[in-house]
Amino acid sequence: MGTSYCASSQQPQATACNGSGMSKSNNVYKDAYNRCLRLLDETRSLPSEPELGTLLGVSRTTVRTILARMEETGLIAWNKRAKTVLREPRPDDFFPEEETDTLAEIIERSFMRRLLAGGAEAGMQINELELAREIGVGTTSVREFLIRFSRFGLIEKRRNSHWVLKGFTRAFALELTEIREMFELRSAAAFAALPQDSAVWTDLDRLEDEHRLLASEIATRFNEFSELDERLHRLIHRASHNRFIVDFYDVIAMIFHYHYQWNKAQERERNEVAIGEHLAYISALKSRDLGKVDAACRKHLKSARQTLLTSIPESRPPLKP
Amino acid sequence: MGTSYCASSQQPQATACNGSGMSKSNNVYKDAYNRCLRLLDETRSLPSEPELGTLLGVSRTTVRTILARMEETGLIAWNKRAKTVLREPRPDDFFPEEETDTLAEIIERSFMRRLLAGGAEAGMQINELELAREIGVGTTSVREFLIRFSRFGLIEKRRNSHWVLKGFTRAFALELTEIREMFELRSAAAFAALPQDSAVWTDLDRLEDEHRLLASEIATRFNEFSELDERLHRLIHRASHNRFIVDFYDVIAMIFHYHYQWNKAQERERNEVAIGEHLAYISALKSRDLGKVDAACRKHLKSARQTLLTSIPESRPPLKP
DNA sequence: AAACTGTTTTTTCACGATAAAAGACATTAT
DNA sequence: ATAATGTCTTTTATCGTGAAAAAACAGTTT
Repeated sequence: MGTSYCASSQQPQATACNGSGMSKSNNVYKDAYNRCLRLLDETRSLPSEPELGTLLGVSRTTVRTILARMEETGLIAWNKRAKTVLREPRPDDFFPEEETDTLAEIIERSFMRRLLAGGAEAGMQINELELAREIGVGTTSVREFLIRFSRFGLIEKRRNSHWVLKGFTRAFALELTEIREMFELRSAAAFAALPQDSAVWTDLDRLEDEHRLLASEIATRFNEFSELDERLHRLIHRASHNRFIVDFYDVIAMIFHYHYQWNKAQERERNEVAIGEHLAYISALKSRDLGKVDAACRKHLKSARQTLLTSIPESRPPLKP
Repeated sequence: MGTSYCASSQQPQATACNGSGMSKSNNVYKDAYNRCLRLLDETRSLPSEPELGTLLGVSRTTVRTILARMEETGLIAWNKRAKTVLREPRPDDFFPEEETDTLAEIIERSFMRRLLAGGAEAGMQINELELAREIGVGTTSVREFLIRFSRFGLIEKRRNSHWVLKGFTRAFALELTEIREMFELRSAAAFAALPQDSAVWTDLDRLEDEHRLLASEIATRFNEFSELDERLHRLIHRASHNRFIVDFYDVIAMIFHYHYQWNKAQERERNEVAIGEHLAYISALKSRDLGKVDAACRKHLKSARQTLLTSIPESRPPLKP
């Protein structure tokens, strides 16, 4: 049987949450508070509570907690409707970044770090309890994370027993890209067939501009490409009007996200090439010529697959028991 | 805002688990015990504990619990290695069927019953707490179920808030079948290209025989088709050697499973037609002629889609807030 | 009357605790 | 020496609980 996944853990992992039996972190509040601070720079007085709620994407309850604290720290004067800004926020008004993360994000990062840090052979067991202890969170959160994560195809559950790591292998990358290519070719064709007055064309124009801008400043901003990449591909996938295709992009995005972090070799060159391919792809879409779209899409996908594959070390065969 | 999904619940739902604060049901033991009883008919003495474990798919701990009870009820004499059968199991030796179900199964059934029982409009909210109370289980189990269930594309989560029902609509069926057709055409082509000595060909022969047998007894056994259907399609999908394609069949299987239960109209006729299509599909695969395979596959998938679509009532447009 | 604020109730999220089940270790029988 | 049994430990599955956050309700202000 495979060795345990976490057994060989390095440093005694700083626990993510303060050790004591705390029930739920208030990261929603802290994150919204920080974002609200940035709003303070721009105005002399804040809008109504419901309006702030929609602006920040939180409930009014959280808005009021934010306002209460801002009043306490002398940032604003708050009396019913009047929320007057008293002073500019200072750096130490902000909550530390790491306190604004979701538990799910913390667990995912922790998990992926181990996965990519090597030594994570296919076939290894994943131990919920051990993972939970090492990250410093409850088992329930880890379980829920693993269930959500399982759709990425990297882990698998044994009934009433442990999870098994399937490994970030060459086979995985090939299976992933096979589906990606199937879906994206279809989406791109659907995109090109969209009526001229569809809103996507202006979105595409905007993305094209951003690509050109990035291309011109590639020397300094090359690491901003991955975000642009995701936006373009998501726009195209959405044209399929198929939830399974759209949702599958989550798998791709996740893999590429960590892949970008992992493999920095020739990042600048790779991204430069990809921007060029994107621009060709975009102009093919704008031409609405299905043949051109197909060709440009294929070309880009092929090089994307190549990039992914070269970053995966040739996998050793799984251990025999 | 949509109305709550469970608000309009009918009968005060008999609680699935005994009311009191019990932690975990021993359904694994009960189910394995029942299956072990059936084994008793065939032999005069039981094999070793580890062997029984693999046979029943449970740990030795559970095996020993089973043996202890069998000794207690006078079914066997148990002394170390000697496990002699003393009498045949009687009907009342078995645990009741409903006590052998997984919590996940109980929740899924309960949830799907409501979903299909009508009155479940798209846009409705799903309330974890209410669902948990009505089924008579903890919130954690419901949460985990919903997370797992979300990959079927029928529900969606609002961050830090409720789930939203997307509804079993025509659009859903079309999106599902679009992917299914893409995946199955590809898998079928891969299947036909498999080498002659692959084990799948004997599996296919066996399935063909079972289809013929079922066809000849269709008048009485028509409801056994759905199981055969799933086995054939899963065999074909597996030829893709792509985990995402193989896993996607879970979505299809789930939908068709409940669809079969829901829509009994012309069941016999539908299944008779489908068996015919399957036999044609199988012989096309055996011919290994890609053109024929493609045609037979398309034909069957088209009628499968038709069947699914006709069972879905024309959806009203979602309520505006 | 519409939109806002103040207050109360519900629901979600996350934890620790506990029984069921799995797994590991020690011992004994073939 | 191998493979079983007997015993002990660890892990998983599930619940109840309580704080964070959302949502509902009630009362004000414009």
